[in-house]
Amino acid sequence: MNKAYAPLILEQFLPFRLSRLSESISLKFAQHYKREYGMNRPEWRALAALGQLGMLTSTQICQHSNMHKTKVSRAVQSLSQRGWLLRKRDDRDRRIEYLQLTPMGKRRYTKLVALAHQFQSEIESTMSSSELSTVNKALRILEKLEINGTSTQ
Amino acid sequence: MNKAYAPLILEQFLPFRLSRLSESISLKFAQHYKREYGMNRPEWRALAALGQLGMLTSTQICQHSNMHKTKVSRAVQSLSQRGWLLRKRDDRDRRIEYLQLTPMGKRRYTKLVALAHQFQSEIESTMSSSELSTVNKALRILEKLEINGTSTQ
DNA sequence: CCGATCAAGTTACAATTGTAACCATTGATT
DNA sequence: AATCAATGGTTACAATTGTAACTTGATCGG
Repeated sequence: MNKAYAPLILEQFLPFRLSRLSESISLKFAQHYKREYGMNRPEWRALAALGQLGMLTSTQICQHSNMHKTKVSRAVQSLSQRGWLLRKRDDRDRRIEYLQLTPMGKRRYTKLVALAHQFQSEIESTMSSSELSTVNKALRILEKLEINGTSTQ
Repeated sequence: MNKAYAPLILEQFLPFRLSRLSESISLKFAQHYKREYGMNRPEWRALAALGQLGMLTSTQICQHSNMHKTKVSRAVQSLSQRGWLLRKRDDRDRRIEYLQLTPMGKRRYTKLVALAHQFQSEIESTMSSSELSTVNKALRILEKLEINGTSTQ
């Protein structure tokens, strides 16, 4: 087979490798909360951010999870309709809305956290501890890239 | 702030880290071929797979790049309409279609490959060689996970 | 105080995507 | 041969998403 051009080896191309990995892993995890709670990815992410960090604005959720603001807006709307979060206007700056989980939201969150921990340990149990530390080191390196955070999505 | 539940630390949760990384890097790279060639992600991926591997069926592209078959179907259709690939039926099994880049398709591919190499070396230039090797080692570890390939998307 | 400008968040609309149903073809079974 | 299940690939339709425009409110310079 004659190829008169230098090919790109996809298996060595970072965006390709990352998105292939991310898609299969995220999809796998999504099956859990999709089936059991009827949630989608933006909803789960917003819930997770609020559960971990307590009280946030939509913009802060955007920045933290690197999601487009319309995604966040819709996720927040949906979580609020389910009664899982409360919105509270800032009195000083009435454009800003603080978001916080309700007790019901916290209960859902707790259940999903259990799922997440289980999922993570299933994955980690297939790695040796040195492999695990390599993976963590690599992720930290990649997360330092200036690319991250530059995008408004 | 009283949180009466054990939180999940998103910054340590693999699906979260991977998708945040993947989305920002892929988006960054996508800007190039989107602006210059009006291509979307599935189109670029199909082109890249064909450019590298020569002649493939749609199903093979699905497996290789972990994309849903409808995505691939549409990407192939679009590439074919631009005259960048040719479809050829298998005579033995007339369900199967072999796909192959045309000379014009190969020219586009070559240009995009140059972009890709440049993109990759920009990223790699910000890492030391030991960091780079850590990243590659980690990606190989993650790619061995049995999760990959289990999904039909 | 008034207009200009900018930020937070929403929404309308178009494009992209996933699910499920569908053809067309093949292979296996009877 | 006739039927049935399985496979490669497409398509209709609904859900999800991104872009751009918008609303509301704050700020800043005159």
